[in-house]
Amino acid sequence: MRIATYNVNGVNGRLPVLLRWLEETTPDVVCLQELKAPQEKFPEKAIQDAGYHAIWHGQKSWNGVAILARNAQPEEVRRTLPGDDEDEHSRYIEATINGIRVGCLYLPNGNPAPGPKFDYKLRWFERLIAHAAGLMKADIPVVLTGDYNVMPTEKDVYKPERWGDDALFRPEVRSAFKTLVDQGWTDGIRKLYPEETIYTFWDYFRNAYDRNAGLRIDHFLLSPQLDSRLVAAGVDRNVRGWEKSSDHAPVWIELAD
DNA sequence: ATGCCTGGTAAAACCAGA
Repeated sequence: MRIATYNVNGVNGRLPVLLRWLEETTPDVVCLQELKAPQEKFPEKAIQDAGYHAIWHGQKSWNGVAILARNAQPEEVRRTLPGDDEDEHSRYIEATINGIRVGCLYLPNGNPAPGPKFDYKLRWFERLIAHAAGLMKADIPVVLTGDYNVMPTEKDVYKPERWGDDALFRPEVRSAFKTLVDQGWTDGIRKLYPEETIYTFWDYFRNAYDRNAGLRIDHFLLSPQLDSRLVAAGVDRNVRGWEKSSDHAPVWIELAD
């Protein structure tokens, strides 16, 4: 079972790229972030024609998350992150597919930091940590994946000395990520590739992709039940080089049946 | 320190992204 995450940066603007990638790689489950489309503008027909059933939580202009499953119907568990009824952002959706609980998340960017946006990011992170603790306690196979907007270590940044004050790399945010992982989650990519330089995002600015000036901010966290089932992982980094591509590349893991 | 680029929305001296 191959599970992928992809911040598409506009599901309609990137539809040709998304469909080409689905056709070429046929992941079993896909978590999408940054749909940038209201609920009624999700390209359900095109996704269905590609062989996928989908649930999604849209929002006008920004955010928006979806879970796709090939030849299967994702059973929705929730479409908000608990802990703040006032939060209007569409940043979380969770479903069960083939007995695996899949949480698809789009953690706030948080820049500029410090400031209200950074405060919102830290609050959202606390809510995620609380929700993840419940999932861990439930003792079920869980994958928490998506755009975390955090580089966990200096290895995950092309030039760490320049990112120290950024909302994606500040100590508070790295510390929150560590608190989350320390509940017992496994960083799927790092488990299989502990030393490699691996990026999942390259800025549109300054030819970042050609210079490989990237960041690793899209992650897979696996509950202990899935540790022994993790057999492969990777980044489809070539997709970032396609015409009209997102600034993120798809990331995936493979679980043994 | 800022803009560099890009999409969405609306018509901008726009916003947000990371």
